[in-house]
Amino acid sequence: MSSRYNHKVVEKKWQDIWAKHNVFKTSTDTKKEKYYVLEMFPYPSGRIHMGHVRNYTLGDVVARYKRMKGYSVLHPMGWDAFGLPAENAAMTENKHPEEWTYQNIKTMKSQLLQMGLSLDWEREIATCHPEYYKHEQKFFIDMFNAGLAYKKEAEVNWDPVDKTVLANEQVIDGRGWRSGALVEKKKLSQWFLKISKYSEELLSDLDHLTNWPNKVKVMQSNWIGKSIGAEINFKLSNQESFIKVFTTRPDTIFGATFLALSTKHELSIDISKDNKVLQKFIKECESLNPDKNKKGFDTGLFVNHPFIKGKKLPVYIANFVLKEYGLGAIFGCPAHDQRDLDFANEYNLDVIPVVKPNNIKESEFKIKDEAFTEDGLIINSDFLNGLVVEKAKDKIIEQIEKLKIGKKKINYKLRDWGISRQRFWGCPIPIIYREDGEIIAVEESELPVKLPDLKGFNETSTALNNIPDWKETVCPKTGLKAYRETDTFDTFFESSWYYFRYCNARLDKPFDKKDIDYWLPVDQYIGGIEHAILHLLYSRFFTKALRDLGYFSLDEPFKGLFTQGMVTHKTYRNNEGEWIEPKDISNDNGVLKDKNNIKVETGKIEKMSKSKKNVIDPNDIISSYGADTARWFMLSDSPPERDLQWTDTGIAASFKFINKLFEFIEKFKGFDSKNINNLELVDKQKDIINQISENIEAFQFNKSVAKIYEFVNNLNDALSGNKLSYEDFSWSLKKLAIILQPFVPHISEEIWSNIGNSTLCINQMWKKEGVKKKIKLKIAIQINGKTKQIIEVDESMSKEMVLSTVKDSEKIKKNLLGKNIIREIYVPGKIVNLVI
RNA sequence: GGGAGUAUGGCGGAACUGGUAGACGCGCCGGAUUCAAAAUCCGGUCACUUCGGUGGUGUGGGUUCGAUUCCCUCUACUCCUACCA
Repeated sequence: MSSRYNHKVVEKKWQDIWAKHNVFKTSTDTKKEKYYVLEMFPYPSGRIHMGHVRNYTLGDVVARYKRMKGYSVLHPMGWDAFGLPAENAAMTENKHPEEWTYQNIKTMKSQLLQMGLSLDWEREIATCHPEYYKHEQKFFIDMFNAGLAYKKEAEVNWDPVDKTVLANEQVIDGRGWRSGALVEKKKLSQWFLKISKYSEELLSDLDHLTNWPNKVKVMQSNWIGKSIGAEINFKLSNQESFIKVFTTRPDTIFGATFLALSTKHELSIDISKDNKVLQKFIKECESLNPDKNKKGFDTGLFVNHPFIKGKKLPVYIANFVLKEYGLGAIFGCPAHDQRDLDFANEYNLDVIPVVKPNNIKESEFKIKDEAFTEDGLIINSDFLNGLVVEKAKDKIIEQIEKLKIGKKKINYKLRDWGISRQRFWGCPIPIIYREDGEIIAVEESELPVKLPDLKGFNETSTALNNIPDWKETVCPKTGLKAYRETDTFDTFFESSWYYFRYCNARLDKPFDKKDIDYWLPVDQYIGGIEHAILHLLYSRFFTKALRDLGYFSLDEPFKGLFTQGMVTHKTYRNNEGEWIEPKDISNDNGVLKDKNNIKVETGKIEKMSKSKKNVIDPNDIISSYGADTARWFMLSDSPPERDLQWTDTGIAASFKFINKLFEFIEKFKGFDSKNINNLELVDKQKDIINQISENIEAFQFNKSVAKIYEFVNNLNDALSGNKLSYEDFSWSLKKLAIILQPFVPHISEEIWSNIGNSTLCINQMWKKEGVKKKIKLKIAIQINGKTKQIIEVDESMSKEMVLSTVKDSEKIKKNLLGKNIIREIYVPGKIVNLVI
């Protein structure tokens, strides 16, 4: 495509000018109201992708707009720089992960610079830098001393391909989230953070996050998984010991017909020690899907029913009971729990209904294959009979507590955060193990515990445990031999506090409380929905933990959250089932073919991914069309929260628009007119400007884009219709430059300077336009709710005058011929509805 | 199984607290320009129509003077989660 507008020259020119004048350096004027815009920082994988372009464009619109609205804006950028890919690359490229990482940062930074983002690069951080991670080592020590970080033997998810421990959340359908390998179970001593201590606060504070998408709050709430129930002790018959169970349905206790333990329950393990059959059963359970087959092992033990004298319940070990939830033991009430019912039917256990639906007689109520889990009235339950479920719960818990056989209990699914990773390229955990067995934190003065400087990098380098020189040390206090903790932090550790560091990124402390008080919380955080649970929950926890450690008094880090949609693209597959890149496809008389002339079918529209070969490289787009075109396309059409479909025609349209904007500059040069000012146009344009403002504040950038098109179309119409004075044209271009600035900043500056300004457009104020009240109102005339005609009336006209005008209309007269008007409705400025 | 959400032209999507459905962009059709094409510009573009109108926002119903918008039913799709007792 050819054009006189040279985006390469123009965009570079403005980027240089912004840089030269330090335009995006964060204002330190604390008298101004602050606004903190943050996009989720990228992992330096090598090159930016379209997801980044979308994310950072959205953030940049907000940052530039708020700045023009007079806020002092913090808009920083950095790098989530630790992680596994660096190790993998280091092995194949025989480089140190550090070298690979910094090289990628350099490349990606230059790409971000080309996008013309209003970022304060003086606050750039990389989490792999010792000056960054030394602070989080200190946090960890504080947490360790406060009992928030602890070590425990835990069964972990072992990824045999990546040779690392994975968090529960990193296992998807039993496979590693990166490698896709089947995950094995392995026991290791691990570091944990006590996030569970904050379960209740993390849950209840969600209510205060009014600027978060409801979807995310629901996901976090489900993840925390609060449930209210009871702990009940069942005494083993003929023994003094008890089995403790957790239940959310204590009201169904009279319907209990068995107890079931997890295969990993202490008692199960105890019994299995000298029981070969049970050992075999437990082994079998590992490969049995409890969803399809509910299997149990009869222990031969019985417990006494706590409320029915003489009644004994058999104790089973069952494959469907989880060790990790509650107490790893349940009582089975088959009539009111589908899983229990399936199990009871398999082993011919009693089914005793204790809740009946309101509308069915007790004598007619039967349970067959379907458990009754809804509310109803309690039956067959002694002192609970006749109560509704909720009331019965309260009463039975009261009794349980009175008899001292249990208590009310609130249970959470949320488990402590395992932060140990057996990797090299991560932040070392600052702990030493002394030869006398003591586990002690590294002295603060010894921080940071830096990663070893390796010459080469190979298979054995992938864990610090394999580097004896680094591992062996001495205790500085006692001189005793010691060895270092060789685990590194989960990389979510770094991303849990980076938004604090931006407040003063070169400070010797992690941050200054004064700065946190001013800048935090983040006003607008923008990123992908994939971080809905982990990153956002960990960050919320970290904030609360640091607060309790005395660092500041902040409760929540992110006031506003926006989750953007994915960037998608059509996929193509040839007849041999191979994915084909769009650029390798040719159109042969309507038949799509690949490079080897094999027929290609169009597939589904999917998220851009290397494996589906439907990726468009932002670099190519920016170099052939420019950053403004790319940004404009990202903002057009699709609402930001929805998926954005990449199309060639879409990017071409954006390019066309940017060129059209440039045409205005050309037309303005030497523009001569004797026209009087076009007040109607100016009023219309002012109205549009205010609407654009509203749309930006509501995060509806696609609507802003549509309004800008209208502004431009109005201007164009007036221009070609010769209805524009010099003053109008100059005013319009000035306003145009301002409204374009957040979206397409380069062409905006170009327009701004070409109409004779020596200032920068980014430094202008975005003012609210005073719009004159319209005197003429357009009113739709309806008959029985169907619009028949649109008329203009004077605003000052009374209802009676409007109605008589309406009835004078020839068209309406015709419609009313021979009919009686039953009712007349007038909504000022909107409609007249005549009911006949 | 549980939870959340979506459904409007050929396509992406507009329509403020119920009040002119289809803004804006793409595509398509016609025209101008051109030796021709691309690019550009102008006009048209929900469907049916006897050109008076009539129908139309996934389905069926309801509330209302009036429903894309509120309520109920069903259907389809998307996402999250999953034996959580």
